[in-house]
Amino acid sequence: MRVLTHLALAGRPLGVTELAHHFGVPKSNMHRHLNTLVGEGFASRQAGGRYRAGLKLWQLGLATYHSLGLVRLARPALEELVEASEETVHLSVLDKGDVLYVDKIDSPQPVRAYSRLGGRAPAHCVATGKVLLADLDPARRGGLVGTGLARHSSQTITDAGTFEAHLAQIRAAGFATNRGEWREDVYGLAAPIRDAAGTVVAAVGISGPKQRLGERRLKQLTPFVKQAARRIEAALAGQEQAA
Amino acid sequence: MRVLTHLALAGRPLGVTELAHHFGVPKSNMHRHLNTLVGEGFASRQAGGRYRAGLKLWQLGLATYHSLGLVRLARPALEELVEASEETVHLSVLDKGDVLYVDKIDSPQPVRAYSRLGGRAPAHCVATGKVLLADLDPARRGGLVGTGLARHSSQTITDAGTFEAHLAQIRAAGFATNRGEWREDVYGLAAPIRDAAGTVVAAVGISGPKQRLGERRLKQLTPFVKQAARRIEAALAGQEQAA
DNA sequence: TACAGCGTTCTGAATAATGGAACATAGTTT
DNA sequence: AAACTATGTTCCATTATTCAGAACGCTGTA
Repeated sequence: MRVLTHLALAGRPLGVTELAHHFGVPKSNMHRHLNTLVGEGFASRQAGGRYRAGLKLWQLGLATYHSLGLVRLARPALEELVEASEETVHLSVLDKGDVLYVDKIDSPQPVRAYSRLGGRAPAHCVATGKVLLADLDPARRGGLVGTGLARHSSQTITDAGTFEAHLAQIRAAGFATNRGEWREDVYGLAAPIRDAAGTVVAAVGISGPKQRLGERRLKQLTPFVKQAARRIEAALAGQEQAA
Repeated sequence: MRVLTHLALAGRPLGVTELAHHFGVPKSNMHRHLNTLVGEGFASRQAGGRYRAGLKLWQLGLATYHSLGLVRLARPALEELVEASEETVHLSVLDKGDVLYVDKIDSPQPVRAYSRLGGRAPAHCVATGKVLLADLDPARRGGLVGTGLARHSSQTITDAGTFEAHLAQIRAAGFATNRGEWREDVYGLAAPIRDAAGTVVAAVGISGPKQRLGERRLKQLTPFVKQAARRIEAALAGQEQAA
């Protein structure tokens, strides 16, 4: 599965030796692994003995994505939010210590924060991530941020104690901000999305250049972000009644 | 990997016992497999011991999809074709005896063929599939259609000899039609897309209700489908020069 | 309270993965 | 043109892993 992951993220066909070196295993071993992946349809062998991830991965990924329902239900609220804020809007979920951008709408403005659908960012450095981490029980949170809060910019919070206090404040406020903790000049603002049981399952937020998202603007936009979260929660609740 | 596939296509969380029954293995065994999948991030354990495919699958699938490039390059030609034909347009690749719909644009008309992005259809029953099979060397083709040309409608070609002759005719004509061989009342028309080496790597086609896609209409639309294929080939060739 | 169903853990026996070396096939250098 | 280096591929005994059955703990139900 590690090989498959590496193949998919490489984005280009890789050779047996190249992969064997990367994983520190004998070529023969890697060769068999690749044959297994090909046999199961998860990879394909190109002419010249190079291997690439198969489109079965895309098919299964798409099925998983659609089965979530979250994206479909959240869309209208995201569209509303991008119109109100004129900044890039993200819908994120937590995945192993990272946030995963499961949907986004780009800001209509020419200068905007860069991100990619299906992209990742360290959860402790972004607004949506902090909102998601804040709801986790401390035990699980410790396992995820694990060996340390890696620094990614001069603003990243790297002290565990400071970070815990920060999360407590986020829990109390019901939203989180990000002031250049991931990319130096990108600010953000996010609110949690809770299911019927009250567990945070996703987060919705906006990001943009710090020049545009000053203190006043962040304060102005907070109710809009919160409202978007509430609207998505309502859509999720409606879905559950239907099912 | 079979478990992962099943989980992804199920679209809902599944229990250990349920999965164990489906694969005919002991529960303990299945439980370990699921733990492995969760450990690698490919699945997640929901409250109550149910398991579902993880969004890592979606992330990797999206990366694979984008790395292909084909979709991005083909889009303009697909849009042109849907405008000219007013029928649903498909871009398909071959994947283990099935066609995989890697892109599509729905017909503007209210009555239209149903299909899903990321969906599959048996290659021997659809126009794009037959175009893709026609270019394979007979050995590999035998392995794929394998134990027989399964019947899916009254029009499905199930005789191996007849099918080979049919493919030969498709090779000569440079396009294929489908007259209700998959869904009884859906007709189709497709042309092959070749890379610089002349190998068929994908197929572009249209499908619609048989009432609308009569003999005359099929004949009218053939040059448009072929032209779309040529345009995609040109885009692919341009891409290769750039790389 | 007994029961049935579930997810989970444990253990010897059976199985499949491991990695080293040899082989084959290009493309490159001498 | 021949030796060489790089690749992908195959083989095989050792080793570590998976397997399957049974037992355990838990939860909701009759």
